[in-house]
Amino acid sequence: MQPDTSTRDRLIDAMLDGLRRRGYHGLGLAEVLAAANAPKGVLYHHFKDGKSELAVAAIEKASADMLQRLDTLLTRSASFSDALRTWFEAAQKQLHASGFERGCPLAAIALQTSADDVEIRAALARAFEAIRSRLQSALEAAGLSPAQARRNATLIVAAYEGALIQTRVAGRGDAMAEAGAALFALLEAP
Amino acid sequence: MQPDTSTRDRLIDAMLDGLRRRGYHGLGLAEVLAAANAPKGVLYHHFKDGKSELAVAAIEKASADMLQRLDTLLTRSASFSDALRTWFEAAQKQLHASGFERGCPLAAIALQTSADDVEIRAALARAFEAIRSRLQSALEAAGLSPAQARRNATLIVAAYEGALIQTRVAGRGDAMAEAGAALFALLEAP
Amino acid sequence: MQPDTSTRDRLIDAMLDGLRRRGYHGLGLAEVLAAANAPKGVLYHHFKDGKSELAVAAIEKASADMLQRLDTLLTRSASFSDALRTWFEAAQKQLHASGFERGCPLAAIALQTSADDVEIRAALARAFEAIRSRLQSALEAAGLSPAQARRNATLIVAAYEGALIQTRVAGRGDAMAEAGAALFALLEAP
Amino acid sequence: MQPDTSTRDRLIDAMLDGLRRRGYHGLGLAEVLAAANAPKGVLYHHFKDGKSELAVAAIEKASADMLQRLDTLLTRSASFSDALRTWFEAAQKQLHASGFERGCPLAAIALQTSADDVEIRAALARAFEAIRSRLQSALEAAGLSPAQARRNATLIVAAYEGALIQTRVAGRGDAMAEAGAALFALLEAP
DNA sequence: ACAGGCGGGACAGCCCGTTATT
DNA sequence: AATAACGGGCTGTCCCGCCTGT
Repeated sequence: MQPDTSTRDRLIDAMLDGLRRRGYHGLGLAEVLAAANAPKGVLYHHFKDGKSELAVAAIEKASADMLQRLDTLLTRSASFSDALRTWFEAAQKQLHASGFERGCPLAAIALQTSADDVEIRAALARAFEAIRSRLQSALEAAGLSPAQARRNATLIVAAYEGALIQTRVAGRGDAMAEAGAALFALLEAP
Repeated sequence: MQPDTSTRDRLIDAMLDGLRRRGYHGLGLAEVLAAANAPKGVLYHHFKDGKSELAVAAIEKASADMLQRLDTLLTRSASFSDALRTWFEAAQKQLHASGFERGCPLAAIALQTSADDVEIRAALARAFEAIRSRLQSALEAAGLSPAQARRNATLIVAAYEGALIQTRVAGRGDAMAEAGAALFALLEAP
Repeated sequence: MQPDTSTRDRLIDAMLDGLRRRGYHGLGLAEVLAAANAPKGVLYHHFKDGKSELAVAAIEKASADMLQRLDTLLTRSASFSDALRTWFEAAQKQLHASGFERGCPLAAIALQTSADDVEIRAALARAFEAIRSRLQSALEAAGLSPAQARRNATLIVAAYEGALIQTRVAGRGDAMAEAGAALFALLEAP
Repeated sequence: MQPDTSTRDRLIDAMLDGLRRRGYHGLGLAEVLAAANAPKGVLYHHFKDGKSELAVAAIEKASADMLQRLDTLLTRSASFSDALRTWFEAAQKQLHASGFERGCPLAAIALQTSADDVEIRAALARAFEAIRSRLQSALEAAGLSPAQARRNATLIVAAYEGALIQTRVAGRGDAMAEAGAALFALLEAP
C-alpha cells in the first residue's frame, strides 16, 4: 500500500492539465509523460488505445470533479443564484491565476474532435449532460417547470463556456464577469 | 476582376472550413492545400509566416462575415429579439446541415492557442470585440444603459458560442434551441 | 501428466502458428501471448532469452513434426513417389485451408534472420539437414547412389519450399500442384 | 542535368538491398534512408504510401532486373540447360560473395506479408508470373508442350527459390549446387 | 510458477517550412 | 511567379526485456 498517487492517476492528471492549456491536438504525449514523470511504454499498459483512451479518462475525471464541486456549491449556498455566482467567480479566478491559460478541458476538446472520434465525443456528451442535469434539478427545486429548468440549465452551461472562451482570448477577466452579471440579473428578475 | 476566385482567397476559404471542422492544431496544411487545389510553395508567397498568418487571415474573414450578417439582421429585423432569434436559428441550421461538424471557427481556435501565439490571439480578441460592440450599440439603441448593454452583449456572445459547443458534442440541435429559448425569454421579460 | 497442455507448450504452438503466418519480425510477442493466453512474465521463465529462444523451440518442434510425418509417409507408402505425392498434396491442402496464410515456418524465418541470429540460423540449418537426410536415405534405399540421393533430396526440399512461396503469393494452389507434377514426372522418368 | 542517380532511384536501390538482407518487417526505414543518404521527408514525396509503396517499386525493379538477366541468358546461351546452369551459378556466387546474406528479395517479402498487404502481394504475384512465363516460352521453344513447359517452369522457379533458402540458412553454397545439379540431370534425361 | 506494471528505445508516418529549378 | 523536391524534427504507437510482488 503506497501513499503516492499511482502512475495511472498521475497520467490522467497530467493529461487533464495539458488539455486545459493546449486542447487535444495541440498537446503532445511527450509533454504529458514528462509532467507525469512516466516513461512512454507505461501509457499503453494502462490505456491500450493510447491518447484517445487517456483523454476519455481525463474527461471523465474532469466531469466528476466539476459535478462534485457544483453539488457542494448547490447544497451549501443560500440560494441557487449564490451558488452560480460562486461558480463563475471561481472559474474566473482560476483562469486569472494561470495567466488565462487553464480553461475548461471539456470545451477545449469539444472543438477539435472530428466525428470519428466516437469515444471522446460520447464521453463529452455524457459530461455536459450530467452538468446540465444537475443544474436542472436544482432549478426545479427552486420552482421552475421541468422544461424551463432544462432550458435555463443549458443556457447557464453555455454562458459559462462561452464566457471562458472570450476571457481566455482577451487575456482579461472582464468577459466572465460581464456575462455572469448579465446572467444573474436576468435570472433574478422578478 | 477575374472570373475564378484567386488562389489567395481559395486558401483562406479552405483554411476557414478546416478550422471550423478540426480546429487549428488538428488541421494539417496538406488538407488545406488539397482543398484549395494549390501547391505547397504558393502558400508562402501569399502568407510568408505560413500557417499562423493564414489563420489570422481566416479569422479576419470569419469576423467580417459574421459582423456583416449580424448587421444585416439587426437592420432588417423588426426588433432586436427577432434578429437574435434568426441569428441563433441560422447557426443551428448550419451546424445541422454539416452533420454537426462545422462550428464557429473563432471558438475552435480560441481554445487551442497558447499564450505565445500572439498574432492569432490578437486577431481573435479583435473579432470577439467587434461582435460584442455591434450587439452593444444595438442594445443601447433599444434603450439599455451602456453598462447593461455591454453585459448583455457579452452574455449573448457567450451563450451563442457555449450553445454551439454543446450542440456539436451532442450531435443534436437541442442545446442551441434550448439556450436560445431561455435567453430570449429572459431578455424579453418585462 | 496433466490434462491441459502446459503453458510452455501453448507458447510454442502459438509462436509456431504466428511464424507461419507472419514470419519472425512481423510477429509481435503480444499476439503470441494473447493466443497462448499467457501473461508476459511467464515467457521469460521458460525461455530466458525471450523471443529468439522461443523461436528456436518452435523451429525444433516444427522440424520434429515434419520429420515424423515424413517418416510415417515413407514407411507406409507403396513407393517413394507415392509418399512424396502425398506430402506435397497435404501441404497444398493445408495452405488452401488457411486461406494461403499458413506456410512453412522454416522458410518464413530463414528469410528474415540476419547473420548474427546465430542460434536461430543453427536451428534452421539442423532442421533442413534432418529432412534432407531422411529423404536421402529413402532414396538410397530405392537404389540411388549416395551422391545422387543427396542431390535429389536437396532438390525435393527446394521444390517444396519454393512452390509454397509461389502458392502463397498467388493465393491459388496451382504452383504447388504444377511443381509437384513436374517433379514426380522427372523423378519417375526411366 | 545531373549524372548521379536521382533520390528516388537511390531509395529503391537501398530498399531492394535491405529487403534482400532482412526481409520486409526486419528492415527499418532508417536503415534504408541512411543507405540512400536521404532525409525522412523526401520518401513521402516520392512514395506517398510510405514503406509499402517503396517495397512495390523495389519488387518491380527486382522483377524487371531478373527478367532481363534471364532473357539475356536465354538468348545468348547455346541451350536452355546452359542458360539455367549459368543462372543458378550466378545466384550461388552472389549469395556467397555477400556472406550468404543477400538472397532473393521476392521470396524474402513473400513470406512475411499478410493477406491485407494487397498491393505488395499483387506485385509479387506479377513478378513470379513474369518469370515463369518467360521460362515457359523458352521451354516451349525447346519442344515441350505448353502444359509440360508450364509445369517445368514452375518447378525451376521453385527449385531456385527453395535452394536459395537452404543455402542462406546453411551458410554454405552446397544446397544451391546440389539442387541445380539434380535439376539439370533430370531435365536433360532422355 | 505466475502475474502484470515498468522502462525506454525504435518504428512508420506526418508535420511545417525552405530551397532550387523552371 | 509557380512548382516540386528537400529537410529533418516530432508524433503516436508498439516493441521486447525486465523486475517486483504474489
